[in-house]
Amino acid sequence: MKNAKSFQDLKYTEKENKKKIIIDAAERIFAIKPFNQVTMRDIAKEAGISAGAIYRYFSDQQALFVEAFLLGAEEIIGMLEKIIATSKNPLKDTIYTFLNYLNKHDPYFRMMTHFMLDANLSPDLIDKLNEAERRLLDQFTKLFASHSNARLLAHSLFASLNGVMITFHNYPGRSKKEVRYHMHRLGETLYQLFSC
Amino acid sequence: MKNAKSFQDLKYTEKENKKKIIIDAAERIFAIKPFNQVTMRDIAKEAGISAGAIYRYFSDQQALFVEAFLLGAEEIIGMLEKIIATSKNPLKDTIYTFLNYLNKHDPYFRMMTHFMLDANLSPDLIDKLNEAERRLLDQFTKLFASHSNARLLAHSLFASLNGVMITFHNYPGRSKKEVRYHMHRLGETLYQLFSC
Amino acid sequence: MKNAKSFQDLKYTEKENKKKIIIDAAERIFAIKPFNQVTMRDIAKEAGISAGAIYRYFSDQQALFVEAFLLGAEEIIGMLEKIIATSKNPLKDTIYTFLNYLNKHDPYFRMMTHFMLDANLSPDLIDKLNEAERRLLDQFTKLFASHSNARLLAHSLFASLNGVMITFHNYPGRSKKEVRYHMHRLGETLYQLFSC
Amino acid sequence: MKNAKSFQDLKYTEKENKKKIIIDAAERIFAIKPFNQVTMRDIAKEAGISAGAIYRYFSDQQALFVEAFLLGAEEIIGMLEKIIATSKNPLKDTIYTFLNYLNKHDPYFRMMTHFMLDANLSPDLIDKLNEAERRLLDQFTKLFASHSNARLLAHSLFASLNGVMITFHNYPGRSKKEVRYHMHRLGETLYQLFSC
DNA sequence: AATGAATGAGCTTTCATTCAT
DNA sequence: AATGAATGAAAGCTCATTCAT
Repeated sequence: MKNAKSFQDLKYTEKENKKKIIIDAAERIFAIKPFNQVTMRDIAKEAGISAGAIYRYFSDQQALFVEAFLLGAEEIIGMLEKIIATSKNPLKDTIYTFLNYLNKHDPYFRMMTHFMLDANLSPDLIDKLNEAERRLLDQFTKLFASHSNARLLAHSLFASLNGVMITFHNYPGRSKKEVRYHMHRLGETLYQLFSC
Repeated sequence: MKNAKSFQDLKYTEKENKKKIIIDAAERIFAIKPFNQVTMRDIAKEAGISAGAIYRYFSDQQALFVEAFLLGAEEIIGMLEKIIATSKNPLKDTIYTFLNYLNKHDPYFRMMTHFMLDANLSPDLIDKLNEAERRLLDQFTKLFASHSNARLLAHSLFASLNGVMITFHNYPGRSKKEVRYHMHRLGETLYQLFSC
Repeated sequence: MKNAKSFQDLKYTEKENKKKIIIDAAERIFAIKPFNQVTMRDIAKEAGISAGAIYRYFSDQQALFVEAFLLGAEEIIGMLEKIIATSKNPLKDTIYTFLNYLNKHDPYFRMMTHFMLDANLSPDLIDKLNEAERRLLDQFTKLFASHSNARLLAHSLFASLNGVMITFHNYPGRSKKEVRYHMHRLGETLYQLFSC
Repeated sequence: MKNAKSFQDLKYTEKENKKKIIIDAAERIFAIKPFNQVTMRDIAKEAGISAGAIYRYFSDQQALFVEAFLLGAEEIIGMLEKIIATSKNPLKDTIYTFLNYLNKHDPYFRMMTHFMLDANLSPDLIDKLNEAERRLLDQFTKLFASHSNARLLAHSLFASLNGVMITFHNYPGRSKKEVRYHMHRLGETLYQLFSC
């Protein structure tokens, strides 16, 4: 009996694989260059293809950026899902996991703010981003399931953590380690407040 | 008897006035364009002068951006100072004032995040920004004067409010009014948490 | 049996051809404009391409200028090599050949002085120029092989010929032909002096 | 009895004085900046006046440059006149004086080549330069008064010395002192040749 | 006579994107 | 499917020069 995968499916998979390769390359570049200085050529070179080839997989630069971001969003959503399902102190662990993740994956955090602020995106891409945000917020909402205003608390916490990142990410005169430590303490502060 | 204002003073004042005109023009542009797409020509046109003329008043684009931001920062610091000194509920009023201000002055909020993230600034400008941030944080710190961890609480609140702005500023599918209302509720939520 | 030229070779050749086209265009412009007023757009237009395209072949303006000059330098070095190897009166023929070449290729002569004076070049480019100058001087040194101070004589002659070019190139009120004739006579004068 | 100088004369003198001040300022700038990077503002600032004011004394930038050059030319012509009239070895002393002067007054040497090559001058200015060159060449001609081809020898020597300057002015990898020494030796070589 | 504010043209360089091959 | 050459728009910035005061 033939494999269930049709020729169409194969093609689709291959295309997805290629996209993944490009996105991975993009991430590597994001990690070493200020976000808005990353060029298509940078990414193409890192991926080992030509710049023009990227346009076979992504309609334009913004689309690539959005997809790269979504991949990271998926990852963090997955992490939170797991933690919330298993942790003894989901609130605390969520806070730390989230902060740690963004700290370690600077590009995602910067992409996130980029999209929240500057981006001039097509409705299509906006929808995709919103959907991801919604799903991320869903995780936070679970943390306050027993509260009447769960959604508000979730939004507040999510916003607060984003704010911590953006505000103290470049804390002047502090080393990376010190920044991390400071964020940790702010995370703890927020934990105490939100666990009231 | 000599006039109180010397010729020097007059010149200085005129120069400052002109700077203000340019900054005001810049703000108007910031309000309608993604921040990092604003060009010197845009601003010049809006200000009714030539692009080259701007360089008489600001050494370069970044300097103009920073000064524009600082002007707003001064304003908000002044507002908070007054409120904290006179309000019966300084915490609550600070939260609302801050959120309202940023909401009304979208450009400032966007500039703030721009500087926090992308900017490639000269040490000189960075110092100016840091000093403004410090002074702003000082206001927040006053709110928690009676707490042992006043500074941490201040940082947390400041970060949280920034986060609220950045996260829900473009809340998808909501009108400006709805966004405002949502932020209000998040502000209230934070107020309750921080007043524990 | 494989073709002697690989695909790589072909590509390389094409790239070199294109560079040559651009350089040729540049020369045509150099011939009609003061050297430091030549713009990339001028050259691009003359070459029938866009200004941006030039940057595919030359890292920047200075690199293009240097390569243009080196091409001429190679040519003249080659000519002198041949003459010195075969001529019955190498000194005389070198003098005339050199003066004639520079006279006919005004741009090269102007480039040479440009680099000797104004240019703000990268070390890399400076090295290339120096190497070319050294090789050119080597030819002149051969002319005085039997003298104890061959190098000094070579330098003196080379410098003198350059000086003749720069000094009388624009001899006021003289036609091109008259200028040429005057240089010829100066060349002869130098020949007699240097053949003492 | 009244002074012979009329009011007109006084005005003229004052104007000339002012021009001299500006030219002196220009020279000081030429000494520290590549010739074609000197701006009117640079000069104005150094002269302690506004950029606009310069245009009261010089019709445009080129005119200022030319006059600055002419002043130096006068100086060197004067020096040569004196030397030729008094020296026991006028040829030798002329060679060394000329080389030394240009070596010490780098800006003049660079201006000279600038005018010989790039400049886009008005006929008026060209005339002035030509007249100065003629007078300079006259000095060199005196050196060969006893020769039948005095003018040719004069032109050759003048050109050769210019060539020495331009060619070895930036002799790669040599210190200023070494460059000077090398030029000295080339000067000596030329002396021996031209005194045949 | 002098200022200095303003202009406006112009320059190099970068880059997303397109398209013939 | 992929290349890579080419485009063309744009941007920041500089500067000689002008002119109202």
